[in-house]
Amino acid sequence: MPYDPSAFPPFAVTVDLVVLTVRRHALCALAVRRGEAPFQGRWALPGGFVRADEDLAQAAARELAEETGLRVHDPAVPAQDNGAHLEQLATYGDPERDPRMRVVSVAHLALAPDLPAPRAGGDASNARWAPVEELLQQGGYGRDGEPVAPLAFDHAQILSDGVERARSKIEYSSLATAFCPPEFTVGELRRVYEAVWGVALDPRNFHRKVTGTPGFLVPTGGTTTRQGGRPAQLFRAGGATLLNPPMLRPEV
Amino acid sequence: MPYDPSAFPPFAVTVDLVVLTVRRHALCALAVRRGEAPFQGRWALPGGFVRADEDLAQAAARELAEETGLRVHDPAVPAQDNGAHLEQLATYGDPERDPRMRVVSVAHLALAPDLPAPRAGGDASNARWAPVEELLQQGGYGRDGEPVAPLAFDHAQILSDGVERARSKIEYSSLATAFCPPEFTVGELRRVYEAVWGVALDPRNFHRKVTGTPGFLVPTGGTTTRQGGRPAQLFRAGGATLLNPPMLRPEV
DNA sequence: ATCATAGTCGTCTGCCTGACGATAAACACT
DNA sequence: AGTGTTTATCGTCAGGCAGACGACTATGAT
Repeated sequence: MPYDPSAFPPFAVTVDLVVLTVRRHALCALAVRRGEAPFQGRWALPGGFVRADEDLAQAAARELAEETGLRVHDPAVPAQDNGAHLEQLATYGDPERDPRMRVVSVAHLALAPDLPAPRAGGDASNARWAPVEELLQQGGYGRDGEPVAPLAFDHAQILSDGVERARSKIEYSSLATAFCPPEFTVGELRRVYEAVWGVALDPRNFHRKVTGTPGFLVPTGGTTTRQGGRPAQLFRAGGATLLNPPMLRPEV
Repeated sequence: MPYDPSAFPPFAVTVDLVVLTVRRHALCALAVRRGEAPFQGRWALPGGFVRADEDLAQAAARELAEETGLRVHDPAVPAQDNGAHLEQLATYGDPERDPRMRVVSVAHLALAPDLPAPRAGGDASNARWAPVEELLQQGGYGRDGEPVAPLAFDHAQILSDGVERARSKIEYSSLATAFCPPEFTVGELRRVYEAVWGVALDPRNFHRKVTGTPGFLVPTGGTTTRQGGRPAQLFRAGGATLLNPPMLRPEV
């Protein structure tokens, strides 16, 4: 039986990106300003159409590179921290989510260290890192006193889902190291957890926990004082991806 | 600026279902036999096209009802166990995954108690519950001595991802109760964990754990001897959805 | 009556965590 | 040079939880 094109409705398929990083003690996401209708001028998550010959992960990696210049970390080279972490998040397909047409968006979650300045086609004013709480608050006013407009489309929901994924995933995996530069201290890693979870952690217990989990951290031998205070040992991410037992997010 | 249809390639969007249940001490998945090319005669996961006016979750619920008669559990009626658990799993969009055309499939995971006989359009021979290990083994021979053909398309990957999701999710949520009838005993719940994880659990420690977790189980007052031995208390699923601390899957 | 089966309650020990004291090693002052 | 501040790191102690396992209970089967 030949294939019948009238048997199904055509869809547009896009990838949207929740790109998270930690800047100045706050969990931040990459937002781009929309240049066209609908939601013209509003902030949105970066994304774009999946091309005809492209896998979903490829499309997400391409969009990530276009927006940030980040390459995706290659799991085949675990010792070498050569880029960001990227994983599929969820898919959003409400018939009304885009007023123009039927669009199904496969959202991806990317975690990156705080290095690159955003660039949306070279125009810095159209892309920025913003604290997720600022992007997610409905109404009210931002840090600069300007009124805050909600994110375009259903992107507030997508961002919220991505943040929740990141929050829960650093509990039982070593993913928090994806927010760190290739070499980092225990204190820097702790500040990642504190920023993502929005809590304060006991430095002594945290130190005991992460240095005591086999395969989580590998000492490089070096030390640094870039955080001030007593010099701290430098570590790389170890081979372990699953933490057992997990880091427990404090209650309340 | 008007919308330009030539700006993106058209996709077909489908939902595929990983429907899991526990039968005879084994984790089983629903499989349907393909009636047409490609992969004619091979076993596949149930699924179908998303309709033009339908949300992804609606499409999955519709397919689930068509294949099994199961209704989806409505979270608005938590006390009433009125159907199966359904959640989005992941999306698969390799350009080569369907030889006919570009198809993006949004896989969903459904967990159901062991009640309904499968029905694929009323034809029982074209649908069956099969142990997941049997569906996932490559080559070799099944329990009945027949050669085992791999699942159609990338459905082995989808099934494998769904099983892994279920295995990890019953650790930290009360989802295992979705495999049980509305009223069940601690022993029946333990056999669910044992079947899904493929391990043996200590009945005494399991009993202490599940009865000691607030909100997990609610005693109904009744007892049953349907499993033989001393009568066991009957429970319903409590309101708690997240288990803290989680059930720990034994190592090894 | 005896046995087999399942369920339920306890005990003990070791591990992990949270709370927190104490010390160490840098820098910024004065 | 000394003093204070900051951050890192080590130790101690008590409570909670999990794994191992003994003991007892209440059914049906033989």
